[in-house]
Amino acid sequence: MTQVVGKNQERISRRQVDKFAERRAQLATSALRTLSELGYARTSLREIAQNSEFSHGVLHYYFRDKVELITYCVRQYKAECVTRYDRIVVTAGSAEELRDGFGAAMAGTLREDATMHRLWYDLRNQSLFEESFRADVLEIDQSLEQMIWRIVSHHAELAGSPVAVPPAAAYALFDGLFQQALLRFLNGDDTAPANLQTSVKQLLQRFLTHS
Amino acid sequence: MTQVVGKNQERISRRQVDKFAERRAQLATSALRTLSELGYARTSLREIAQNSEFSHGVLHYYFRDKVELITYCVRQYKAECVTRYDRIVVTAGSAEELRDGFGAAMAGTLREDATMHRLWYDLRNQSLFEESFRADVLEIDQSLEQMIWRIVSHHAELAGSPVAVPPAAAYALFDGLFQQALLRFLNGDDTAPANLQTSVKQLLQRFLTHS
DNA sequence: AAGAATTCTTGACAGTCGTCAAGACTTTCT
DNA sequence: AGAAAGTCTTGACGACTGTCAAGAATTCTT
Repeated sequence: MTQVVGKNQERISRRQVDKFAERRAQLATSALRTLSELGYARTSLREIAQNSEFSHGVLHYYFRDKVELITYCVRQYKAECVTRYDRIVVTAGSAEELRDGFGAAMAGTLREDATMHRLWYDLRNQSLFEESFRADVLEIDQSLEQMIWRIVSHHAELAGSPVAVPPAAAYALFDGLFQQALLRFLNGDDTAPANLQTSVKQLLQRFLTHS
Repeated sequence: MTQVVGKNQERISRRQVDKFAERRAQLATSALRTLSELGYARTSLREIAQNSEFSHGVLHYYFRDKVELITYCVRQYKAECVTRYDRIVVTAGSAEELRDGFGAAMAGTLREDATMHRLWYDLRNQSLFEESFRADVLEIDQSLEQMIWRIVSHHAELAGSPVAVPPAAAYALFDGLFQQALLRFLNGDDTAPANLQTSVKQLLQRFLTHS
């Protein structure tokens, strides 16, 4: 990519950059699909390429490293995450409505995106062993905590009652419920989403300070 | 190992079996140490052997597979687990005493056994991708749930109040708190154990039905 | 102390991994 | 159309993996 100056060159270069970014995103999507099926430990670059429409060499044209590829994947996953949970922050008129909406959304994403969620937990755990993804993982974790907190505090507002739990604990508790439900669901327990739904609603209610 | 019958032979054979089992346990301990430092994805048999006082070939003398080795490790880890949490079920005279003891024990094992805990979460996640360890992992998970439930119900008994949460949810919630604290602790947050301690105490108290 | 059984080491094997370079193919520009 | 830049494929490399077999070293038995 020559960096010659000039109006035409710039327009062209930008278009090429867009194409470049598009292909990166496309390859990352293939990589995420592979990772979510095999897990981090058993995913190789050749396998990723085979799950795409390209050969294995192209990965090193668009990504310097395996680390850079997976880091890019993690960041792309985060974008998905945010949209998913922003979909959850429904426009709820009452506290009960919000509880229902949130519980249903949790159960829904458990059912539909189970393999992606197990990948998220896999990568989060990898970050405990290797430095590489740690920063990005922590960033995602914090944004998840914030999304949970938005729901919890909004719920308390609707209920006209202060929250009795700090943001970090609230996130940890919901995450615990979700992770256990995921474990059960991926083990063939089809009642897991429904159970999660009721657990989530109860927990949300319990976060309110009882007068 | 010849299986000749006779009193002497039997005594000898048993002794040999014991030695065999002892060495298996010894190798599994080395393996667990390596796994807890590198994680499942980056642990090789040669690395395990190098962290022991034997050469890499010996692993196939005592274990058929890599899978059999790691399965054995998981089971040995479970034994450690049980003793650890049984140590936690302190003889507490009051509900408050139990809360303090449990909170301190959680904070303590977070500080001391952090790498082992991250290994546990790693292996539990692996079981979501490959069938091999799934049965053993689920067994451990259930026994952890039971240990948590023993504490929760004992605490309610001491407080003279029924429990407001089913066993599975209680375990999931404590596990969520612990996992987040582990994440923070391994990222250098030295306040994580203390924070976990107070969170745990508050959660335990909140499990009681408010009259 | 000699022979047998067990235990451990060494070296090799087939396969896979991440990485890279040479070149073919495609698109774009002048 | 010809040149240039960009894109992709192919094949190779060294390193590493799990596994295994042959034999040395050790321990045990008689």
